[in-house]
Amino acid sequence: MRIATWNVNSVKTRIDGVCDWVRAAQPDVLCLQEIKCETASFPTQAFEDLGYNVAVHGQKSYNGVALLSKHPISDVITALPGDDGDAQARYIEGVISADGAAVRVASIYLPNGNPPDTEKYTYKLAWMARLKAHAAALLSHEEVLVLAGDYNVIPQPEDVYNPASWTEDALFRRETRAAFREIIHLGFTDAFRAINAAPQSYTFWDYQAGAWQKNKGLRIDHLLLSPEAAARLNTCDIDKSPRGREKPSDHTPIWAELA
DNA sequence: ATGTCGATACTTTATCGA
Repeated sequence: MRIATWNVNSVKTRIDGVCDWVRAAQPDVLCLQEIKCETASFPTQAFEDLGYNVAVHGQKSYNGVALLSKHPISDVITALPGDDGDAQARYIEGVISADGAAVRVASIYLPNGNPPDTEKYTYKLAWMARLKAHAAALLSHEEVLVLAGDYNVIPQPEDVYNPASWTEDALFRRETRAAFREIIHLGFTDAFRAINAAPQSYTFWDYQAGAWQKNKGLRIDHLLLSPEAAARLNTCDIDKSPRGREKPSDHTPIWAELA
């Protein structure tokens, strides 16, 4: 089963490019982030026409996540537990059932958190603590589980073009990386790093300052695998091609193949 | 040093978020 994740930075603006990629890559599951539309205005039909089931958690203007799946989606939850007052659409989870096997998949849009001296960063760390608690609860089920998405976390210095210039950024601060490691250390495997040790393997390039042309990128989109999922991991790779096309998202898809 | 993009609204440019 091929599971991909892609922050598309507005699904409506990007619909043609996203559909092109889906047709070519044929993921079984695609986790979308930053759809930037309300649930009711999500282009469901376009993806159903490509053979996908759709589960969406949207909001106006910002954020928004979705699951696309060739196989049935059940047991959908659209909020990260732990704060009933959190109105930001950043989490959707469902169970994908294919050929008698089940995979629980979450599409995650973790808060950016910049600037770090504001409540935005406090919210990011609180969100990560909630994610850790929920991830621990999910791990106790001993299922094939994939937590995929835009984590807005640069795990290691080799995951950013110039780490020295990012030490105070919310994506790379000591506290951010420590919170990410706490989640990993519950028992998750970073799918990409289990397969590929190459530095400068990026999933995001800023629109500004020719970042794409200069390969000044970040690795911030991740697939975290439960032990049961990691045992089935065959492949994980970043598909850079969409980033070089017309009207691209600033992120590009990353995908993993599970046996 | 600078450079971008998308959504929104008391819109035709400014503001926010990234």
